[in-house]
Amino acid sequence: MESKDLDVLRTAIQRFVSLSEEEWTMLTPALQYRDLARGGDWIREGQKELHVGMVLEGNMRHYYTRDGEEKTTYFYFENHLVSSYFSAITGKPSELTIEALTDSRLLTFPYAHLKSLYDRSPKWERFGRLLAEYVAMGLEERMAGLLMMSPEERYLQLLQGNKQKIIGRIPQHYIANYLGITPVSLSRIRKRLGEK
Amino acid sequence: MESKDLDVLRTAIQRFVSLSEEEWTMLTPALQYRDLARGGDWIREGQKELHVGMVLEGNMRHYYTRDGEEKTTYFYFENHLVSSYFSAITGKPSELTIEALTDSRLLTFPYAHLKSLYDRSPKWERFGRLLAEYVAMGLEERMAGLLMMSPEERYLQLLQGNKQKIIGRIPQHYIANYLGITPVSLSRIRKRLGEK
DNA sequence: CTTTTTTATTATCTTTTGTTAACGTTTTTG
DNA sequence: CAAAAACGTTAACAAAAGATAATAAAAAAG
Repeated sequence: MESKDLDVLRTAIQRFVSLSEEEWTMLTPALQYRDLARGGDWIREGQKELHVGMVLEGNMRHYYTRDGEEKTTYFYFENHLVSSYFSAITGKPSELTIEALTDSRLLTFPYAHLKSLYDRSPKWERFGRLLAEYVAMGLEERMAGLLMMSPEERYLQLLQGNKQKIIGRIPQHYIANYLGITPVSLSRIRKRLGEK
Repeated sequence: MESKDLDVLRTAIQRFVSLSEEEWTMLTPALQYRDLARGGDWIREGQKELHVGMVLEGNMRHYYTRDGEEKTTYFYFENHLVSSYFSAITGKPSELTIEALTDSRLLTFPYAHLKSLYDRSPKWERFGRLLAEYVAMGLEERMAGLLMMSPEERYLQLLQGNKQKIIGRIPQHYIANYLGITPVSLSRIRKRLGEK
């Protein structure tokens, strides 16, 4: 296991709490690499034994399946944590599938291991709280946007904000899903905005 | 302070963690009642010193203000916790206003006090994690619904699910906001569904 | 009880989105 | 490199939603 990869994960975690060597060592034995080819699934709908991962290379999408249609609702890029978080929390089978959009490499650990750290270490429990709060804030912002802005406004926000990498690197029909509209409609919005 | 009211709050908290007398006593000195007349604001946009509350009687809505328009995105009923949660977490001024829809009575405590409990007690820290996870799951479900369902489907879901009290007790134009549409459009949906 | 205020419906018109299908282009894959 | 798959745009039409205004009913306030 390369120390550079470990550093990336540790840095990501330390955005929430600083870890002593001892605390960090509570996690490392559980780590493992996972390579995925483009199009490969990391987590499948219905799956129960869930992991948390950090994307080292590549990018991924997560989607729900409804009436046979895939609805992409989130993207993951390098240096971000990825997981079917809510299934892991509740212990229920995953309702979503997480797929690699490009060849990807992940550093992963079982969610059950993280949960055991919550019991064994106050610092890790605090990490769990701060992570959940972070996730919740992101969702609140997203939801408020869906309720208060038009699809066109949401697209414009995507063009500006801290989410430009989505525009550059993700196929447009997935972005349409993410915005809550159809690919055809997004194409029309783009035309309307004159960005041929 | 009536012990019945204290029990209600304690029960709500103990849906997440069980508390010893000692742990419970860490919170009680910070509690205070707050009475609100119909139409009164509990938390105002821009406010910084934030509290968490439990609704003892009445119901409330929270809304964002955008282009001079109020956009209601959530409702609170008896026995539920209410707060401008994300402002409390980040320490930033509240972006939303929380208003009493009927005469209401709350049992409240400063968020800063809860935060101090996170430092002083692992049990309270765990409560904080589980609360954040609970909030996040609710938001994920809501967001997925907004992305994957039509307004009509969302309204039908409201009629069935565990959210009927919203239908019965909240004015329709606020519900329209909650669904992400205009009041006029909701009225049309109802007509279409034949429920005059 | 009367007057406001709030709330819900309806109508009209405009704008936007969904649906389906066709087409050309780009990218992948064997 | 050739065939297949994936992707983005456009068109045509139907369905739904937004905006605005008028009206009526219900609820709250004095």
